[in-house]
Amino acid sequence: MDEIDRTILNLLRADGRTSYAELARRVGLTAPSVQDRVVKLEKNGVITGYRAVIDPETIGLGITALIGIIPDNSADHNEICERLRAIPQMESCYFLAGVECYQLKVRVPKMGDLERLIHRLGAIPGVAQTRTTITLSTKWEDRPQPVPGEEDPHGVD
Amino acid sequence: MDEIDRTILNLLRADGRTSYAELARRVGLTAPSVQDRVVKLEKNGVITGYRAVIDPETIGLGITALIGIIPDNSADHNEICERLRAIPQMESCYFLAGVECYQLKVRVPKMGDLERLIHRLGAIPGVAQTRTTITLSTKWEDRPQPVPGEEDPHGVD
DNA sequence: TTGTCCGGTCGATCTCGTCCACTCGTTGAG
DNA sequence: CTCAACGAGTGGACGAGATCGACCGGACAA
Repeated sequence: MDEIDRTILNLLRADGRTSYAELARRVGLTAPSVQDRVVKLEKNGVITGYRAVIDPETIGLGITALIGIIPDNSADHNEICERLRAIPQMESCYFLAGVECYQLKVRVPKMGDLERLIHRLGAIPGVAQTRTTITLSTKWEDRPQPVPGEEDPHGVD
Repeated sequence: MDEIDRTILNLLRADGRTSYAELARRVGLTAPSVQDRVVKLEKNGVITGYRAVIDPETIGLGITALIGIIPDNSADHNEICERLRAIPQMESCYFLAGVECYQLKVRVPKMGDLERLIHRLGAIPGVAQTRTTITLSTKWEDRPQPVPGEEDPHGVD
């Protein structure tokens, strides 16, 4: 993981379809070397995939909401987690330090879908309460911040 | 935006580097036709980009936090927004219906960075209060849900 | 019918991806 | 010091993919 790897990562985060040839030109290597580095980054779990980014509104997912889950004492977190995962509208799920021990980001086409979703969440065993906040607008989302360099010279690796 | 377009979108969301030739095989068209459709989807703002997905921990961004912003009465939202956008660690920013009118997702290498970030947020004019929640773990994130079909036959377009 | 548009196919050409053999420094053991 | 082993990069070759222009056929309206 050197400066060249970080440059490659930044380029691929900005445009995931950049060709190896183009990456090679940018970092001053040849295509096979760059491919070699990219394959290693994938094998090492640094790059976990490539995705097309789609504007949710254009595909009919106009409503985004954030939902906090407050568990009760009997909560089995493995089960809650699996039940949440089984709902395709759950785009993100964070386990938090706090009273609301999960936060979910969901997208649905219509308010009715959101209402059904909230009822479904309430029916999960171990879920005491949910708290839903509608997003009025998404200012930005998943903006890739530059890969930080080795700021700690004491051998963090 | 027909069934073929939706299939292409689903394939590109699962793997953003899928070649046109491969997409063509999957949807039963030729590569030029598929390319034509993809270009149109990009032009129409459906596909807004392509990104490599990177495991934040492997690049030294081990700490993820959610921060709510509570504004005061004098808040100039355009300015707040721009000040927030200028901070590279702010990966997402939602404008919410509620007391906390923004929610931010931030990633930093160390707790000290988070502390500095929170102080910096508190110094933004119009920000009355911040509320930070540390994520203990990310169960999943930005999972692409299937592109919904035309479930409403009354002309939603 | 005829012209036109839209979406798709086909074929040619150029670029890209990928494999392999080779080179060049570096490292560590004898 | 010498030499072998190793990792990283280069260059060439070949097959696959991207891309462009020309052509085809169905839908539609005049």
